Order: sequence, then C-alpha cells, then structure tokens
Amino acid sequence: MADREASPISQLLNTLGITREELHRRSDQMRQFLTADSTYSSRVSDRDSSSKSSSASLLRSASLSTMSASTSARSFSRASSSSMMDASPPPSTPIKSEPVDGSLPQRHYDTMEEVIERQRLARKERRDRKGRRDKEKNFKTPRSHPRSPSPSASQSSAGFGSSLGSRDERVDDGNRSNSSVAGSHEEGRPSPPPLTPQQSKYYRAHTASQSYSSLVKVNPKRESPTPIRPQSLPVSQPGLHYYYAPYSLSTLYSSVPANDEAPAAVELATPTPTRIIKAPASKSSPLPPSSPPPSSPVSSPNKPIVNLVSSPGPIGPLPVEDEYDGLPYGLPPGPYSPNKPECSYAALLGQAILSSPGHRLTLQEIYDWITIVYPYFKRGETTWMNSIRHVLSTTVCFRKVTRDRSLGRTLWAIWDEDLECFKGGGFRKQLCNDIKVKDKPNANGGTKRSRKTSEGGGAPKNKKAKKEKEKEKAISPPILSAPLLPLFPPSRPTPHHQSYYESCIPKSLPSEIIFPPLPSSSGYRQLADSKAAAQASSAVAPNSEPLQPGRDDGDLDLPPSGEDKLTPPHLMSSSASASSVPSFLPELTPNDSSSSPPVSSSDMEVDAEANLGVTPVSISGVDTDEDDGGLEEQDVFTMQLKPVRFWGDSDKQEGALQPGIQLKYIVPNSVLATDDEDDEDLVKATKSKKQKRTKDIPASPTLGLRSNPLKATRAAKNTSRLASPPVTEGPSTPPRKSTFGPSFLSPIHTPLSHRGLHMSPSASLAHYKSNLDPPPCVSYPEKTGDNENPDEDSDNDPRTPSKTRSAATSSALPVTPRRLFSLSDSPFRTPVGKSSFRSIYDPHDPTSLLDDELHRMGAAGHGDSPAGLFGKSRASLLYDSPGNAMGNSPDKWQRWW
DNA sequence: GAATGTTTAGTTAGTG
DNA sequence: CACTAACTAAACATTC
Repeated sequence: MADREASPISQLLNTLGITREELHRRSDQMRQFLTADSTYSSRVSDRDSSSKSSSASLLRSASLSTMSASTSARSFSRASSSSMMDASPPPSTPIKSEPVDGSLPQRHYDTMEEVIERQRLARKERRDRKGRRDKEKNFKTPRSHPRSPSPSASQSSAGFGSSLGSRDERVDDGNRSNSSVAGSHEEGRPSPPPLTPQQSKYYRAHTASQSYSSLVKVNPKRESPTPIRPQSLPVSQPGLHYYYAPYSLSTLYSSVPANDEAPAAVELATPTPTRIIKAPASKSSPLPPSSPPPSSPVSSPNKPIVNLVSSPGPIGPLPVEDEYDGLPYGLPPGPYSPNKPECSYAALLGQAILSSPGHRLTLQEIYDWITIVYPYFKRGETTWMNSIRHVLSTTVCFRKVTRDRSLGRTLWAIWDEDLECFKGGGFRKQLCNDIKVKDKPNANGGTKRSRKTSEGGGAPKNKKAKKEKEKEKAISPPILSAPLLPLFPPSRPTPHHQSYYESCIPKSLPSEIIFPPLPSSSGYRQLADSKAAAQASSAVAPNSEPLQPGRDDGDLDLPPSGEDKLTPPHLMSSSASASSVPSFLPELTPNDSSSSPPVSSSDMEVDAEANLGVTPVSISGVDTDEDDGGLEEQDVFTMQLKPVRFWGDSDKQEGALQPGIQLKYIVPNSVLATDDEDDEDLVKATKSKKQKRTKDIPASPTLGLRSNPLKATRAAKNTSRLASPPVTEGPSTPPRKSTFGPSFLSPIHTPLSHRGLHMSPSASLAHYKSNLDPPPCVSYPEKTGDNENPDEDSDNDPRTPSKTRSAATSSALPVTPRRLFSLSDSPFRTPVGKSSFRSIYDPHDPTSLLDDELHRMGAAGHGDSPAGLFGKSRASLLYDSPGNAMGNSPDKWQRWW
C-alpha cells in the first residue's frame, strides 16, 4: 500500500493538477455535501464503497502521504482506516483498494461526480425502498419470533435486506457478510429467511397488524414513547440501520472475537452512541409525545452521518439532545429497523437498561426504549410487554431496584457483575454470576429461570457467605479488577453511562484498557480507580502502556464528568451522553477475550472535540487484539459514536464507522485476556414473597464458575439470536468486584444508593431482586460487611427509614456488591434523587474530585481533555476526527451498548 | 382500573 | 427422547 500511496497520490495530484491543499478542500466540500445528504452518504458508503473507496482512497492516500490530517482527511481517515482494517480482515470490503488503483487518473473527478450521482440515486432508491417497505410491512405481519431465532433475524434482513440490498443490511447480514467471514458464530444461524410464518402463531394477530401500523403510530396508549422509529430512514438506508444496537453490539463483540475478522474491532467502536438523556426518574416514559426522539437519533442530524464518506464534518449541532431530553436512556444512533430483532427479550432488556447511565430503568422506560429502538414492538401490545415483564421477573440478571414511591416505580437494573451477560448486546445467562454460582453449587445447570432456580437452590445462608466473600474480595481483589471497575457507580443520573462495556472491561486489563474508553463515566470511576488502578496497572500490566497519565487522563477526560458534577444527572446524562464521548468509550472495552472487540477501550484516544461532544468526535484506536483473530497487528478502529451503524456492521462498513466518532484504540493483546472472575455473588433471591422462596443466594459466589463451556455454547446458540454470541469474552469479567471496585458506584448501585436507605416498600420480592446482595454491604459502611440480611441490616441501621422492611430493602441496595468498598466512599454518595444525587456525594468521592477536574478541564476546553492521551495516539493514528456529526454522541451506549 | 410484578403452564426449537 | 432455552398466555397480586 505504501507504494501506492506515495507515488500514486502524487501522480494523481499531478495528473489532476491539483495541489494537496486543493484536494483537501475538495474533500471537505465533498464531505459537507455528503453530510448534507446523510442518506445518500450512508448508502454510498455501503454500496458504493467502491466509489467511496475511490474517493476516499484518494484522499486517504493524500492524507496519508501528507499526514496532514486536516479535517478533510477525516473522512478519508476513516476510509483509510477501514482500508487498513480491510487488509487485515478479509471481509472488509475489497473495494477500496481497487478504486484507487484502477481508475486513478480519471476518477478523481469522477469520484466527486460519482458521489453526487450516487446520492441522487440513493435518494431515489431510498424513496423507492420506503415505498416498498411500507408495503412489505403490511404484508409481513407476523414477525418471527424472536426466538425463532434465526428466522426472524433473517427476516429482518431478508425483508429489508432484500430491499435494502446493501450489504449492510442488517447486522445479521452484516455479521455474515461483513464478517462474512466471521460468521462463525452466528453463522450457525444464517439469517434465515425473514419472517417465518409459523411464528405468527405465537404472535398475536395484533402483533402483526400492529407491526404494520407501527409505522404509523404507535399505540394508543400513552406512550408517547415510542415514537416509532424515527425514521423511516431506516429503510432507506440500507442495511445500516437496521440493526443497530443489538446487532451492533452483538456483532461487534461476538463476531469479532470469534472471527478474526478484523472488522470486528471496528465494529466495536461503533457501538452506538446513544445519547442519553436523562430523564427524570419519572416513571412514565419521558418521551415526549412528539417523540422526536426516536427519529431524531437516527434521522436527525446525524444519521446521515452514517457513512461515510463524508464525514461529517462538522456536524455539529447536537440537536439530538434536545429532542431527547428527558430520556433516561440512550438511544442508539441509526435508523431503527422495524424488523423484529433477533435478540431475545433478555437481550433487549439488557440493551435498554444498559443504555441508561445508571444501568437501570423503569419498566416504562424499558418499554419506551424498546419501542423506539425496535419499532417492531409497539406499545400496547400485550405479548411482548408481557414477555418483557416475564423476563424481568424471571431473569436473575435483571435486578429490581425499589425506590421511593415518590420517585416512581421500581427500577430494573443490571449490575456490573452481570454485564458480561449482556456483552455484545446479547444475553447469556451463563455469564450471570448468580447463575454461575448456582451451577456450581447445585449444578442446576443454569436454567432459564434463574430466579426460580436460584430460589430453590440457593440457601439463604449463602448470602452471608457471599457477603463475606464479597468483602474479602473487596479487600483483596485481584489487581485486575481494580482498574476496571468503575468506582463510582453512576447513579442513574450519571451520565457516564459507561456502557456496560466499560463495566465489562476485563479486570485483568490493565489500566490501559481501561482508560479512555471509559469515557466520562468511567472516568470517574477510574479516577478513583486510577489510583488503585495505577497500582494495579503498574503491577499488572506493563503492557503496553503503563498507566500513563495519559490514559488516565483519558479517563478523566471524560468531559462529561465535569458536567456530571455540575449538572444533575439527567442533564448530565444527556449532555454527557452526547457530549461526552468518553462515555461511550467504554463500550469499546474490550473484553477480554477476543471477542470483545470492544476492546477498544484501551488505548483509545479521543479527540478532544469528541469529548466536548460538540464537534464530531472521532476516536481512533488501534487494536491489537488478539481477538481479532489474533491480529497481532494493531487494528485500527474507528468508532463512530453516533453514526448510524450499529454496532454491528461496522466492519466493513467503514462507512459505518465513519463518521461520527472514530475511535482508534490499540489494545495490547496481552491486555485482552482476562479472566474472569466472577464471583459475584450477589445473589438474588427471588423472593417470592410470600410464597415460597426464600431467596437463595447462590452459594458460592466464587468466581470461577463462569459458565460452563457447554453451557456457553448453548448459550451462544440461544443467545445467538442476538446475533452474536459474545462468547469469547468470557474472560472479561466485569469489574465488579474489583478491588476497588467496589466502587460502590456501579451504576447499578447507584440508584439504591441514592435512595439510600429508604426505599423499599416491600421488602419481599423486589427487595431481593434488587437487593440481594451486596448492596447492603455497600450501603452501610460499617455494615458492609455484615449485612447478611438486608432486612436486618436495615433494621439495624438507624438510617433506615422508618419502615423496617423498606429499610431493609434499602439496605439491600441494589448496588452491586462489589462496590463495597470501601473506604472511601461513603455510601452515601449516591445521590438520592436523580437530580439531587450529586448533592449527596461525598466530597471525598473520587467522583467528585474527578468532576471537579473535569469541570476545569471542560472549562478550559475540552480540547484537551483527556487529551493528553489521545494526542499521541492520534497522531500516530492519523485519524482525524471525523467530525461527524455525532460528535457527540457521547453516549454510546453504551451501549450496548 | 391500569400498570406492575410474579408465577405457572404450555409450545416450539435446538442440542446431545 | 430428554433437556433446555426462549416465548406466549394467563392468573394473581400489588401498587398507584
């Protein structure tokens, strides 16, 4: 390549009679142009990768040669990066290179023109497609069952796919196609044909009908919530959109790791940037009736971004936030496919919950999220809603967090410990700590009903044991964990939002990994951690980079963080999400293993801009992961925060990455590996209140257990629906326990923490679910150790509100156990109210400290924020920030992601 | 009464 | 064929 680049470029330029400067200029123009027409761009990117590639290649080459990374370069950079990636990864679009070589001379101009034409075509196609889709939708009625796995998936793809045509298509395809290579995981289930009729059986008529109608509008009921997919765009956009989140996540993780396909790495990045907005705690869906939100995300400014080519220049504004204001969760970018997601309900729940900064949402919010992101599900439909509730109730990983009534209904949270279960946007029970535990003890074989099983199996005693263990762990956590763990739990409000990815970060990973990725949120945590981490890191990994300040910085960067402090969580969240790039970084987190492509987190650099959120952010990183199939090389990823793509596809899509934010990170191989640890404990007990159960706690929290391979496989399969079985990840365990980790704050916790003690109305069910565990420990500083019984604890606690029970529950605080910790933190820190939470924080909290710093930094200018970190890498990377639109979308998801 | 949550029962499908 | 996972349905209970 080098050869080409150097000479060819100059040749081309000469031929064209253009100077580099001009070239840049032109590229900028192009970009803008494209940006304007997002759809077009997206399409172009997808489809015409060739064209794009050609243009890009030119630019790229130019940029490379020049090294000038002017903004113009960005787009290119993306391309280039992709190209690079491509090289490694098979799948990546072949196209790129070709164009360049082939038609060099002529094309130059052509490219622009072509692009334009393409745009036109794209638009037309879009329109056409739209029309088709609508029609199709009508026809399609029943969706395949989610479960029915494959079929549905395919369906989506198929349905649209066909129409869409573009390779992007759904993630599924994406996976396959993209990673076509990869397909390994999913391949198993190729995407089947789109809808399976049979399934209809399960689905009620209404479902079908609704689906159709969905486009139109949602349901009567209140929910404004779902605005329905925002855009029809989706349609137009070929593949990309469609599966955003789920796929993306899954894809990313799963595919990546498994496959070597380098692309995966890229994908990771993509995780969606969700924007998080924070909503108040309100129960009801925050969504405005108008529900711009949905659309906005996608459609709005950014969407276009999607691709490519153009990068985004300056997209600037983040309109989004406004639109979404109030949303307590982040939404993945991109158009939302109306097709039924392949993911299981549990996966959807995980995506939804993890999209929130605090990793917790009310049922209502969950519904909203789902309806927005997966227009397939309409409000008012009983089936899926019932199923959702069912899953929430029966799945151990979904912890019920009771809170003051005044605050609203209970929150459903995912603890950090369980993040692994949701890696990749999918859901794997096996990874659930509780389940793991169970398995060991009872050997129940993780069953579905975790809860039940748990109940049955677990003995209450375990709780104590667990707690103790937890304590112990906290005390002597492995180094590994330390860094990763988020120290501070984000309260709900917290913006960080590190996606669960962050949380997922392998403990083992040295700080490096940790770093930047965790954006803001992480930042906090990390800060806290950082200290510890530093130690750890030093100890642990020499890896690539020692904890450099830089990294840390990165963490710190978290622009948002500053915000956090200042702003109320919600605000923060939104802003944060949006603005803070970092937040999304987390997603990147690689998990361990291979799979998690996300890896990323590690050395990522984030553009200052990105951090700011304002401008497009690009983050670039290089991944060295093993994941990729052992790519020893470093892979460069770009992540877009916002852009549409989902998570998944990215691979090929460079385009996908494109824009928004590109992240590059490098992850040392070494880093990736992690072990698990699971431990965790917690247990939840289910409670059935009255009846049966006592809650059981899994006996041994011990770590090791993780899923059995067998199970894993199965799980993978099962989960597959999601698409990707994240499998590999095993290693990455979430931080949970990290030593420090214990940070209390895991997002999860937060809520509870906020609440502090009070909360729980009924101790029973909710209580257990939510509390089960550790929380108690955490909650009380002193007690932390003790509380075996939450209830008791509560009683003991003076603090506890009057209600004994409730108190107990409160004690139970959902917080993840790990947090415990310590020392530092006062349990209290958690904010009470969403809004207020901050106030509550302890001064001592690292979080606070971080915030302050962030603030300062922010004030100064994001620019650098973390910058330091990135600066270096970036340069090396060549990336420019894309400016893409999304710039901000900080969120990311977390995720999802 | 509606929204939530919890449970139980039954179906389908994949896997060993 | 047995298991298990994922879903669907529905009955019940609780809360607002």
